[in-house]
Order: sequence, then C-alpha cells, then structure tokens
Amino acid sequence: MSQAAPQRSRAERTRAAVLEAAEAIFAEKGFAATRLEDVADRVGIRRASIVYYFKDKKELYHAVLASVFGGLLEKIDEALTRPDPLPDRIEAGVGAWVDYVGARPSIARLLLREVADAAPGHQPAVLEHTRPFFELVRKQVFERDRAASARLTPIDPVHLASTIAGATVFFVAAMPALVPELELDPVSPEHLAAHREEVLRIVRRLLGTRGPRESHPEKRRSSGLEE
Amino acid sequence: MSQAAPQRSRAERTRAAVLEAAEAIFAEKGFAATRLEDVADRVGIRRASIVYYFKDKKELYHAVLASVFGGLLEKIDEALTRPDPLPDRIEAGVGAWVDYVGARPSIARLLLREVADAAPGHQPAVLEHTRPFFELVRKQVFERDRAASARLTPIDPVHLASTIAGATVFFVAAMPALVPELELDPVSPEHLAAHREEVLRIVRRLLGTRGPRESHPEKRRSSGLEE
DNA sequence: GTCTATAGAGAGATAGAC
DNA sequence: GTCTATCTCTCTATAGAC
Repeated sequence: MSQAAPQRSRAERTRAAVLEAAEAIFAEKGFAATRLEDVADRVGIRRASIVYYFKDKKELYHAVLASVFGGLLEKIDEALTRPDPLPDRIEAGVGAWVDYVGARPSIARLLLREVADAAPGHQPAVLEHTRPFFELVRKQVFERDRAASARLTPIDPVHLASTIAGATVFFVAAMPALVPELELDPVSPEHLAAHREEVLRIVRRLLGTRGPRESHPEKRRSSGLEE
Repeated sequence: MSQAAPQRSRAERTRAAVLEAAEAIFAEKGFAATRLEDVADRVGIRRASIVYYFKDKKELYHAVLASVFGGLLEKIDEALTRPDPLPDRIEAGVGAWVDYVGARPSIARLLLREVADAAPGHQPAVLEHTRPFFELVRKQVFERDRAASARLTPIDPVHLASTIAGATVFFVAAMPALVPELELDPVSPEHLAAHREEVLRIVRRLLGTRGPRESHPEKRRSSGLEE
C-alpha cells in the first residue's frame, strides 16, 4: 500500500494516509457509497482536512486509481521488458499481475467497479491507465520480437487480458463471498500460487504455447478448495 | 427482459416495466448511484408510484436480482438436467450461461457489482441466488453420475464457476470500454459464439476433457478482434 | 393506481478561526 | 495543516388528494 519513502514531512504522511484509507474504502464500497467522513475517520482527521490535499471527492478517487494502477503498470513493465525470450516474458507479465493483486487486493474490487461502470457514453476512469498498458504490450510483445509473436496463436490482446483479469479478480473478490463457510483467503500464498498456475495454463492454452514442464498433462494439481 | 405473458392487468404491466427499468439502471449505475427518479422517468411515471409496487429501494433491488438470477438458474437447470452424458451436460450448462448473458447483458454488470460489494462482514445479495446454483451442480454433476464426475480433473466447482463467470462478464462489460474505437458489440451473435468457444476450451482444459472435434489443436480460430 | 407536496436525513463543499 | 460551523443540494420516504 505505502510507498517506500522513510523521511517524509507530516503533510506527506497525512496525504499518503488519506490515499491509503480512500483506496480501502473506495474498493470496499464504491465511489458513490463512500463517505468522505469514513475516510477521514480511518485516518483520524476531520472531513474538511481531506480537501486540503484533494480538491474534492472525484480528485481523491482519481488519485487512488493512479496510485493503484500506476503501481501495477510498473510491475508489468518490468516483467515484459526483461531480456528473456518471448513466451517467457508474457508468462512473467501474467505472474506479475497475479502477484500484484495478491499484494494489493483492493485493485480487484476497484477494477470490478470500474468495469461495471463502463457504460456506452461513460468512459470509465481506468481507461486512462489501461491505455499505457496496451501500449506497453504492443511495444514489448508485438514489435520487439515480431518473429516470436507471429508464432503465437493470434488472439486479440484485449481479449486475452480481459479473460485473465476477469478470472483473477473474480477469484480474489468472489470466492470468499461465495463460500463464506470455508474461511478462505484467496490471497494466501498457497491459494495465490495455485491460481497463478491455473491462469498460466489458460494463457498457454490461448496462446498455443507450452509451459516449462508439462509433459504429463494428466497429472494436475488439486485445487485444495473442495473438501 | 420481459416475461412471456400477453394478457396482464395495467398494474402487472407497470410493475414489470418498473422492474425492467430498474434492472437497466441498477446495472448501469449501481445501487447507491441509482436514483428512483431515473427509474420512474424511464417508465414514464412519478417516483412515488414506484413504492406502490416495491416498498423501498432495497426491495426493488432485490426483486431485480431475483428476476435476473432466477432466469439464469432456470436455463442452467434445464441444461444440466438433460438426459445426456456428463461432460456434454457441463458444456451445455456453460453454453447456457454465455447465451443468457448475451440475451440479458445487464446480468454482467449486476454480478460485477455484487462481487465487488462482497466484503468481509457484508454478505452480498447474490449469495441467495448462487446457493441454489451450487446445489444444482452438486446434484446434477457430482451425485447423479459419480463415475463420470470422478473422471474429471478434480477442481472446486466454485473455482471453476468463478473463472468462467469472470471471463464472460469481463468480456461483455469491459471490452467495449477498453477498446472504444472499435465499435465492438460483444453481445453480437458472432462475438458471442467466439466467446462461447473460448470459454468451452478453458473449461475442457480445466476439467481435463476433450471437445467434440479437436483433433487439430493447432488450427485455431482468429478472435476477429484484432485488425 | 398515480399523482403533488413536503418532510427529513445525509453528505459534499466552503468559510474562516486557530 | 487541521479544525468547527454552516450552507446547500440531492434524494428517499411519507402523507394525503384525486
């Protein structure tokens, strides 16, 4: 959640605390249902103080999205920009996505809500952050190694990305709700690792690539979720 | 959207119109951001008249969920209850899901929002409708043909369902938003058929089953979404 | 059944003291 | 920087006429 910056002024710390609290509450309740009062309470300040840092509720919301999706883009950029050959870099990118969601799960609900809000006529706020992402994919996957990318099954990257994103985000947000009796933490290391493998299998399937050691396709993991 | 009932009293018709308008607007804006006034406008009545049919906003919302998810359960029930052998019935169930979303796309956004709202401590309203669904799966998949279900790769049904649901719902709701320049209608017959095939491939992959005629795994469809 | 009118709560934004 | 106080708007819910 918090950036690695040890020496910060009081103002910087308050600002960061507001951002962090807002991230949690916007994710949990959505924009409309979030009260600035709740954010302030969580930080331990009064509502009016928030506007010293963020002009209004909308600006605060956009700052939250920038922080969350900006952080994601960094990680994916790092994975896709490596010197490795192609299918590996894609898998690294997918792994980075799953790990990021695990480390900062509020992105799951925020994305869910943004997608739900995307209506004909209403450009969702995330769009601003998905654009650089697809830009990155174009550059690091399609343009950087045309030969290797031509060997992949042609599938629209947006389509692929939305399948992966949908699966992960539902996994993180929906599972605990759908099966409340198991006190399931999808973000625990084991479940997250299992999910990462599953997503990678789907990706390989859709791209027509093979994973590192999948010579025994019948030997699959148990999900660990059925009793 | 509308049920097949030709002869209805004025009250029944108004009630149905309110429900239908509410479905559209709750899906588009979410519960908190929906104004009863907008629903009334859409129907062509005044806000106060809504409460003649639905006690308050919450009751209206629950009625919408019951209508949408009840309709889905019917279709899936029909598919899973057929006399066919097992892996086929599962595929029929998945196909029914995709088709239902195509015919009634508001379910995509409603589900997205419900999942996003599912917080520790707050049971989402859909839970009431997912329970009978998993009940049905248990009965028609696991208990009805233990031998065949034992041959499937063991995977938790909740996990499988959330992967499928996530992929479809993102496809329908996110694609047009993410790529607004293509005037993409994910619910068009062609795109929907392509998506259904893709989801079926994922399902076969996860269950370890084979589709009807997949003897040439290298010959894959183009998504039709890249230009 | 559907309307008008209004009560009443909630929450964002602003002014200005400290 | 953070607070108190207040203004104002929006929207739900209710009462009661037609």
